Amino acid sequence: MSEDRRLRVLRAIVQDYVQTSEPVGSKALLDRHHLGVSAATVRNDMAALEEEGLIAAPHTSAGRIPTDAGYRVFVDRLSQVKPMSPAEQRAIGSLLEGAVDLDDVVDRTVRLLASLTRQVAVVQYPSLSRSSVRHVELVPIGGPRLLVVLITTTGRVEQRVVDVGTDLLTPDGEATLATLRTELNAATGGRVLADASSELASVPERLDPGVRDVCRAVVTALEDSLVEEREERVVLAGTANLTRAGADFTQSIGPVLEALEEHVVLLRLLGTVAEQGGTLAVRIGHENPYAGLQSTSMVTTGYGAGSDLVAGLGVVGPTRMDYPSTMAAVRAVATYVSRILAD
Amino acid sequence: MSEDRRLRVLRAIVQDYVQTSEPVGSKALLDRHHLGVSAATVRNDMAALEEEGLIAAPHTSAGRIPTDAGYRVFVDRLSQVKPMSPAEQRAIGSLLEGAVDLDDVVDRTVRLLASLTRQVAVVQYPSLSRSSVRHVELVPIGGPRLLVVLITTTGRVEQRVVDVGTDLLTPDGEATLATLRTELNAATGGRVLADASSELASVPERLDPGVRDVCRAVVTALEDSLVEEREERVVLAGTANLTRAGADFTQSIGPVLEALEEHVVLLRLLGTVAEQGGTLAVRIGHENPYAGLQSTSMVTTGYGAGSDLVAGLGVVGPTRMDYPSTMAAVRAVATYVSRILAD
DNA sequence: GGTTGGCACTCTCGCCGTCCGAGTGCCAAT
DNA sequence: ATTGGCACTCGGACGGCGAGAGTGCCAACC
Repeated sequence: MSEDRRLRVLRAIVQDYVQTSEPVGSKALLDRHHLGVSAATVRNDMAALEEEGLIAAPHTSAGRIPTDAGYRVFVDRLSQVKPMSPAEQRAIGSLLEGAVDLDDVVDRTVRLLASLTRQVAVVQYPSLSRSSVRHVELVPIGGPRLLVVLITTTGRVEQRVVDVGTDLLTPDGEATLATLRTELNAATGGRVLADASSELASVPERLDPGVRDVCRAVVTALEDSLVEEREERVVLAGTANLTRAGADFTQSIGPVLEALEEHVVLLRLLGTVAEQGGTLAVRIGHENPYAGLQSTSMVTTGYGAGSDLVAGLGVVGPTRMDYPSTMAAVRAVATYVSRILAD
Repeated sequence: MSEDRRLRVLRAIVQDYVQTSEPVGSKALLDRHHLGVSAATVRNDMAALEEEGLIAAPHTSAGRIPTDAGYRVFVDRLSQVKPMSPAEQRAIGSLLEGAVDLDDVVDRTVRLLASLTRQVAVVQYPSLSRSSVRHVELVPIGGPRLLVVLITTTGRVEQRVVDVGTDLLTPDGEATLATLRTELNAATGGRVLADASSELASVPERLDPGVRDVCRAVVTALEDSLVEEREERVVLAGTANLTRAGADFTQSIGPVLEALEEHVVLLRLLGTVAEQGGTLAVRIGHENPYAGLQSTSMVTTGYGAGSDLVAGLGVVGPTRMDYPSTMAAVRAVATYVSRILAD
């Protein structure tokens, strides 16, 4: 009983099951794959695969379906990411080219990914803490309040209202603001905000005492924006695809939808992949630490301008998914988004 | 057979059905409401109501359920919006107070509305075309490209990259930009962008020929931002509540989820209400023009700082929903968001 | 030893007839 | 107009049955 053939059988089972979503029996396998052996032999192999925990039978007289471990072996050893056709590549590229701003890029990306994979797509906004500062702007808005606007090279624009104690809608105030603008932009421009934190802290010290407090408030606001939960954002599309899954999802799609609404969870899952260095990550069924998503698989990867990863994206689907195609789509979309962002 | 009692019967049917989600028969009605008449009388009334098309029987020997028309009568004539308890009001207020920026306000609002109503909440971002301009900022970003940032009094920040033909990252360029900033802000500041369009158009004419082209590009970008589809945005929460509905939704939740992903559709539905002048709008079942949502009801209203409506919000749920409570929640949330935005 | 055909066995699923109960519609009486 | 009574209808649950798919095992074969 060759190890090699056993794995071929596993691959055939995964492929058939993904396509038909019905347990596959020894006979059905022979019809669709010419393995060159008889049904009895396949049965023996299947028994062995079941022994190893790679496949399982829902009940005695049904075919087998892959287990999470079975899919894992399939993904790691039995499949290769299937490249996208040039036509698809062009379609991706041209769709994303048309975006007018970052929101639009993210929106188009997530919809594109959902429609390519016919699954739920998840796209994270470029992380503030990993983006460089393009510009800091200060806009006085009635009374002692100041609007601080932070623009990053990835196109994100964050705003925060700070109370600076004094009314700046005056000629004097305007002069103060001009100084502050220059100083703050000099301290942060072109750098990752986190790296600029010591320069940023020294800015107030260099200024006139009268202005110092205002400046401190602004600096605090900038630093806060990195810490807050809202620093990271994530966008979904294609949730309707969950309903197409048919007899999938052990119970129903309820828990999955709930988990997807927990953006914090999604961010953590996308985040870990970004740290892994840009390769595709596949999380299958129970490999997922979050209960609500344990009947699903995630395929994720990082993206970003150049080699710096600034965020993650991916899809969530049934464990019974077409991994090669999905992985190809995720990778291709990440590549193109990165290219657009680099622009 | 008094008209009055018949309506009381209808009300009782709606209330029971909303609570139990099972067809209600004449006997069950008597147990739960003391109508002071016998089952036979109720049956007669029910027959009459069915004749009028306000209720229907799923099959011969089952109880009755309200039709869309029945709910309509219930909402218009038989129910009153039930006020929220002071404790709830405080909870709403304090949750929304904590928001740090517009994104945060919208995010909190939509989640709050979803959890209050246990339905799908929909919140529109303040419409650009109905907000006043707080500030226009111009940031040169390498090469001939200029980032135009538009900040509105409702807190929205829109950005657009325009190609102005000449490199502005020079001392000369900076002077040009300073002039432009002053002119543009003078022309638009504090006004609704749409109203400022003639002033805006005249700005380039007043300037030096050299600067005129740059200015025209910027003005065009500003005006474009009003037209584009992205001008309006909408955010969802609580889609998982669709699964809780149980035996609802004629077929399944698939079409509903699909319709909810069509933000354009949602915007149109929210938009029409905003024009109606601030009262609550209820759209029941087939009253809804979009096929995917015809098994649902929507309760929507407008909100905005002061008396100007700048956007809409609401919920989408099964036609079998608790209208009085839902309407109360939608109205209360709209009130509080408006208050926060006025700040 | 691995492979194969044969065979008995096991379960699920769909089908069908039966039964039960909820709920109705109608009618005659008040 | 309201009421109690009564026959009737229909959907859903229950249970038995048969078909079919698929298995595991075994003895034979290369």
